[in-house]
Amino acid sequence: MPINNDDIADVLTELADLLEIQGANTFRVRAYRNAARTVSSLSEDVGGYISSGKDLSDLPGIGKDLAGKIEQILGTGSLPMLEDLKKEVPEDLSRLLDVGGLGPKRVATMYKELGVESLDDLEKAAKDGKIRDLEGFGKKTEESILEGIQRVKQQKRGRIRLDKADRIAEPLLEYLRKNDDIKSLDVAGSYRRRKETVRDIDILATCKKGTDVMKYFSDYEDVEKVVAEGETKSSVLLRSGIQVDLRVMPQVSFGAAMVYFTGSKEHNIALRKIAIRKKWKVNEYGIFKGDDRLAGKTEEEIYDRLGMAYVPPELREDRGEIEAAQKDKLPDILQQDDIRGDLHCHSKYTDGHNTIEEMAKAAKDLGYDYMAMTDHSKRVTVAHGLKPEDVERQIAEIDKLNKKLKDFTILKGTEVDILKDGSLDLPDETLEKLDIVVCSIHSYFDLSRSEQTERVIKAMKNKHFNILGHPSGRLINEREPLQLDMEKIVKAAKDNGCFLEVNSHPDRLDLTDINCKMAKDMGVKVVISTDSHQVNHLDYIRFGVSQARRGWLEKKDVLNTHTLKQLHSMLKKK
DNA sequence: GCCGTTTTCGGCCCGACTGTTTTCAGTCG
Repeated sequence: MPINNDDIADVLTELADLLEIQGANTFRVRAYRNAARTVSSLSEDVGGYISSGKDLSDLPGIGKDLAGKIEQILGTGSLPMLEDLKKEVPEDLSRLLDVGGLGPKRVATMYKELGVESLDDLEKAAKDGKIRDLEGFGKKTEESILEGIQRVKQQKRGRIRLDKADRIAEPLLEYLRKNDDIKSLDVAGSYRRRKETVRDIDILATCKKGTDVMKYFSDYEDVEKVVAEGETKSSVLLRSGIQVDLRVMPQVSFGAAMVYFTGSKEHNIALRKIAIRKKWKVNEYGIFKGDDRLAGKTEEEIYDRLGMAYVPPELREDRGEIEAAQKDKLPDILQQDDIRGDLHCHSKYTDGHNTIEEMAKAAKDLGYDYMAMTDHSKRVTVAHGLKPEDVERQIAEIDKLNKKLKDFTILKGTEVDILKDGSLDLPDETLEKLDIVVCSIHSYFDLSRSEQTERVIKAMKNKHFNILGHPSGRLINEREPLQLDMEKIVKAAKDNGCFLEVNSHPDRLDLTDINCKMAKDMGVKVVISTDSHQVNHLDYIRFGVSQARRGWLEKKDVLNTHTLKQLHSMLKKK
């Protein structure tokens, strides 16, 4: 089985977990974690990276030793060092780190003193009252461990999708805004960076002195448990299981705090290293030279003082944005207003909830110039996929509607299935009557990597193939992505004049940010579509846009930022 | 284990909160 970047990152992370429990040097542990991160955010396969003659140790955080280990993992899927480590430290022990409040030191103590090796062992030890007697532990720790175990069992500590986070954050912000003592209020964290999933929600506020904003926060009706409550920082768990942190900062530090709490952690570390070189210090209160505050009030001031351009939140991942900002070469990333139409929509003809006309009017109301009607093909029987004669019927209706609509065009399209053998689910004579052909996989998700990759590449060779719909097929938190060699897919898209979709549905967000960047780097344009099944799904475009922004895409990199005329000529194949 | 405008050793981001202590270690972000 081929080893991909995520597999390598998983092995490195497991090494870091076990080393940490074993009490290894914390910086050594950090080195493994840094390397895992570098590998998983690499926009090409490690295998391809090596075979193209490049040196792994040129990558940040990877030296001679780790480069060697990564090559070993690539060859065998594991590492003798990891196998040896597992003999010394029970593998399951790393799962205990998922329990809130437990870190490597405590896990190691409980293992050594009580022989705790698993969640079940831990629960038993806590229930038997054995943990409270350990040195450095106590009754409260024991109780919080029991609570933490319940949370892990209910899987309440996982990452939640961005749309759900929106639904949680918005009413909470509205509640906080009602408090007159709060002056400024903003959300930071991965939520602000618009990551596809978030673990918690970070809120930042400034307020009048001597007020009890923290108490007001804890009194929010959805709070299940107050995890911590201090003067400047409070954390609560909401009933939905998500944690919300509130930080109260002085106004003069608001910008520094926004940078700090927006993260990412890696981006912050990189900023601090720049400050250290200048003999300054950066923290959430500002940039300091000794006791003098050099900057802090706004984010712009912070970046400016550090000698770089303002970095939009979506780019703050330490994936090259720091260097680009220092050279003033950041991409001018896409804005939602740049989108001129939606190129993947369904109607009542298949599994949509609205008529073509209703969808078109809703799209026009958003200010769009065009929309493509792309209902399913016959293979998708559960969605009442269209046969060639149904497509003809739909074409006739669209022709009629287009005569009626002013300053708006409905493009005739399909979301045709890519069958197991790489052929398309509608005949060429039907496809050639359409303006746009989106091709997607809805079956045989478990083919091997080479078979799946070949299947897609064969489909792309069909001259009617325009766009690969939801390329990886993943459903966030529900279904793993298809085994695909994305580098080969992107290359095939380039060779065959195809485009790749960023499906904006918040349970897909597919392409990923990293693959968006890969497509851009390899010169393939993407399409940002919603896959709307009803009019109010059209609004999902904002999730796709932020995904594309995270992938460094500019207006010119996106097909549906172009005018209808340009679009037609870009879709046409020789 | 990595890294170098303090460059092959000696650092490695920084601060808040909790629980267990009586000055601080551990965890978290």
